[in-house]
Amino acid sequence: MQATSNPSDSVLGLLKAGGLRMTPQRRAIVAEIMATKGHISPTDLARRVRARVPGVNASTIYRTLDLLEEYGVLSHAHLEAGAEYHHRAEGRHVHLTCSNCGWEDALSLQEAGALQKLISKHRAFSPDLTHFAISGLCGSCRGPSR
Amino acid sequence: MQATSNPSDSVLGLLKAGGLRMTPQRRAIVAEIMATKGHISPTDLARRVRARVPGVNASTIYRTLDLLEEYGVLSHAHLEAGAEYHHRAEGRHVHLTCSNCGWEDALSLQEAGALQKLISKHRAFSPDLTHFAISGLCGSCRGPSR
DNA sequence: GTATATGCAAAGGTTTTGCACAGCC
DNA sequence: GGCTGTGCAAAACCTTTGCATATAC
Repeated sequence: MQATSNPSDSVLGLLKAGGLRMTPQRRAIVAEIMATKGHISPTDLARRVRARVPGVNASTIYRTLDLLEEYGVLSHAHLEAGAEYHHRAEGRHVHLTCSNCGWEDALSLQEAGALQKLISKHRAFSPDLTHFAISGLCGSCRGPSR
Repeated sequence: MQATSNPSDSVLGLLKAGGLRMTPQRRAIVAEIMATKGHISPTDLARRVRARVPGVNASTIYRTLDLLEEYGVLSHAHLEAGAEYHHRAEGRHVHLTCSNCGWEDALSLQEAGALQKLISKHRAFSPDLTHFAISGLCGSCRGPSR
């Protein structure tokens, strides 16, 4: 019944290999992050981590998020509501967000490939379309006539 | 020597036509905005307006920015540093920003046309590429080898 | 005179920082 | 035992809001 390898282990190992220490807070934060799919807002994360380990301070959350970004586990992106973190592996997609109703969707990087090519063709610039969302109007908000 | 028509006039006229009142603060804010090209951050704007009319409160700045956005004079976009306003007419471009060195450039909407088409073809979604910047690596930061 | 705009002060929210102590290794 | 990580408290920002007063019309 023992979990021989849960999703947190590889990340914890990575941190350990970097000479970092394993504290209960860090374990709890990593565990909560690994259990989360999609967007991770620092505030929400803090709330959920405290459900596991009461008393974890917000500054610890922020410091750990920075750390995990340095170690390549997380990335952050900018959405209408502000900054948001996501698993680097999972986050390889382009956020689409409707400015009218808040509807959200995503393009896979594969789907976005043509976009990237178009931009890099135009300028000496390699776009990372995952970093900022793309705002716009979704099908419903654009109007039923079309 | 009298300015028969300075750039502020049309905007002030627009506000007046909307039944709004012309206060010295509003004049100063509009004048400063019309004299600004490119990005307008609320904080910077406040500083510059106070140089013209001392004592203008930050809340007045924010209220006026909202107003000008409602009237279609300004739009806001999201860059790495946070929210930023720009002239709606002038701002019809896609911000490119280098995540490494901060270099900034822009694509005209004409140049971005193909991007928009590509996205709307993929989904029932009309993108507004001006609203969020596009992050990436500029030519220099991408490496001299290519 | 009246409705609107402003200033002021406070609050709200997120994120950062300095410092002393706790605790991992 | 030494150094790192955490909590705490405070501060730094940015932005919003309620209310009384000032003022444009």
